[in-house]
Amino acid sequence: MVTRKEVAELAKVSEATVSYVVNNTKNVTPEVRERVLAAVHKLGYRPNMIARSLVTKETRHVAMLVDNLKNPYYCEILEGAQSIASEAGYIVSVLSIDVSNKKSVMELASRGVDGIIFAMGSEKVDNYLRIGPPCVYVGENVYMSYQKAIDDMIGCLVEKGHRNVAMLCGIPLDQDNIRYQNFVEAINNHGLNLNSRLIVDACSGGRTDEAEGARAMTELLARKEEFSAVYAINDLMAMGAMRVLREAGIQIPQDISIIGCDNLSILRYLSPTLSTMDVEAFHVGRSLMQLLIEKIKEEPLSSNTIDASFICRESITEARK
Amino acid sequence: MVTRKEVAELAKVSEATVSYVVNNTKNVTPEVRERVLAAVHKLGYRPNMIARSLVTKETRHVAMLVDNLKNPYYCEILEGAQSIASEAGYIVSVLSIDVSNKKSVMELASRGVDGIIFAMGSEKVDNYLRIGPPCVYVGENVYMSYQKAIDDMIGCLVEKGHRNVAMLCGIPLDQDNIRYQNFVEAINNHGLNLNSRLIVDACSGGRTDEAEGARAMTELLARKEEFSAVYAINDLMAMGAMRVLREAGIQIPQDISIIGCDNLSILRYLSPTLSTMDVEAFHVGRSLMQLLIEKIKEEPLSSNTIDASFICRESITEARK
DNA sequence: CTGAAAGCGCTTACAG
DNA sequence: CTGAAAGCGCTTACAG
Repeated sequence: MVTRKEVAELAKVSEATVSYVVNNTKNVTPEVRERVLAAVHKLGYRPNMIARSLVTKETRHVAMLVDNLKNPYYCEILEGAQSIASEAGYIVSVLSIDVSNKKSVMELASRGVDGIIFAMGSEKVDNYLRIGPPCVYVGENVYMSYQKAIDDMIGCLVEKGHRNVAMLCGIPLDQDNIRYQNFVEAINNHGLNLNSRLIVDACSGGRTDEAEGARAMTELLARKEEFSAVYAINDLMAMGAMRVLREAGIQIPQDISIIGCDNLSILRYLSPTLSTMDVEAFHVGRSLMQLLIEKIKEEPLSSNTIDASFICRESITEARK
Repeated sequence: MVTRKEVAELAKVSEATVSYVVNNTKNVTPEVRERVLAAVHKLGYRPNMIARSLVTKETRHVAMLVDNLKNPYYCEILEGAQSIASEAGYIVSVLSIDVSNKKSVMELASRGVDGIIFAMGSEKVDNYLRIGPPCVYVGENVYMSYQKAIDDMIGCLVEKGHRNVAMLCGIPLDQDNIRYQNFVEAINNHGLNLNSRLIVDACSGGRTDEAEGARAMTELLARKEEFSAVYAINDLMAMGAMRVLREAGIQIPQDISIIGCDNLSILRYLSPTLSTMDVEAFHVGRSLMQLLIEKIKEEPLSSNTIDASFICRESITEARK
């Protein structure tokens, strides 16, 4: 790598002056400026960000923590975050992290990341906060509201004659499980009865992937309760659940209607196409990154609520009489 | 952040000694060692990696470049790479990059990444190499062989009575399109005739996503050639193609059998389940990262060939008479 | 407008 | 075994 020193020598100026023109941080006579720029160009000089970081204390490197890299939902969040990040000269690293592994978060701090995006549910975040760099997550300044989407979904089901709607929770009920609360409200709103035996709580690990969807659905079936529709807390779980249903010889949607959440692009290729809720992940990613930059620069914080919207597809049909 | 200086003061040793014990890089009397360790612990000291990097010239930060973050294939590669990386104390950042954007690669160099994994096809890599840090990609030391898988696939199709097999290439034919070559060989091996009108070349952009699959399939249908099976260069393209077929009222697999490549975990949730080739993406990711570390450390390079294997699922059936 | 100098937090010969 | 010192490549008051 060519250093500032070489540029200074070639341009016959001091090293400081090179910094001044490269960073545009001080007035410099046009001629000197030209000389430096020419040297920079000729040598292909690029400032060493490591050295710069050591003094400025900023790396323009942020980390995004997810609990399951394979969930395409996070890819969209990431793309949203990167779209803002790259404009602002930031780079974002995704790390798949087992929740409760404080150590790796500490390591990020020692690497000097300027900030952290917690992309997993806000329920899992608390422990980490306050250590090290600024953090953002959905649930503080950037909010996600599922209320209308869930209400619309229940409304749609009721209209089609469904009375018993199950839920696969994904997130433990003892935590701040807003989607569960919205679900209960919606059930009440539409005059249904809540049957707690149709609510399948999360497993202890707190995963929300296909395997957990399968597990939860298996448990639900074992309970031998009557139900004609299931709402899973995300699409991956819904897909796992669909598979279990299919293997049990239960037809979707004729026997059971099913709804997921996240609107993964993949859903349109399933058969039946899966009903879901659009959560505008890309938008969420953008908002989180935006907020993080504001926190880093200690600017006034913006606030943003994103509304999920219900999407009805083939996986929902009239309930059997 | 607590610095080495504070540790030194607390432990009543020189700053150098702190480094010696933290890095375990020199003999130190047990007592001194204890004192230092105690201070480190008490203060929660972690070496500033930025400062360290400035002198050691290594950041233990590598970048992985992909052409479509949304392809779950890359997520698996990433997970494989990270599994090796984290053992070795490396962190890997994924960047979605528009090929031919040399600038961003240069920026990575100025950020001091120790190496780069090019996860997109090796066809797209050439331009970048030789600039900056060590690079790895499939096609050098880590090889992917599709030969057997493609031959098995054609064998399977022939056995089921297929005579006219189309291919959606994804990668331009003028580039080093090994899968196309393997396809041609397999066609010949099994006594079929190659009909070049059944080969749909990539679009100029060189994308390989659902949209490109849809585009290619639309083009194929427009050619009005007879065919009973289609091989798409990856699963995403196959899914896009499936959709076009379905919308055209063509049944899968009764009218057309279809095969993808990558074995995305999602495929088992499609209906019909999609035949594909397992490319062991996780394994590929591990091998690439392994190789990259060897290059970085200037160790002897390992070499590794990964064989894809054909997976026959519901999307293949007997050809119509 | 320009530059000499201190300092960011480390590593690592070198000397004692 | 221990530490003083140079140096990694930058930024940025400060002085001229």
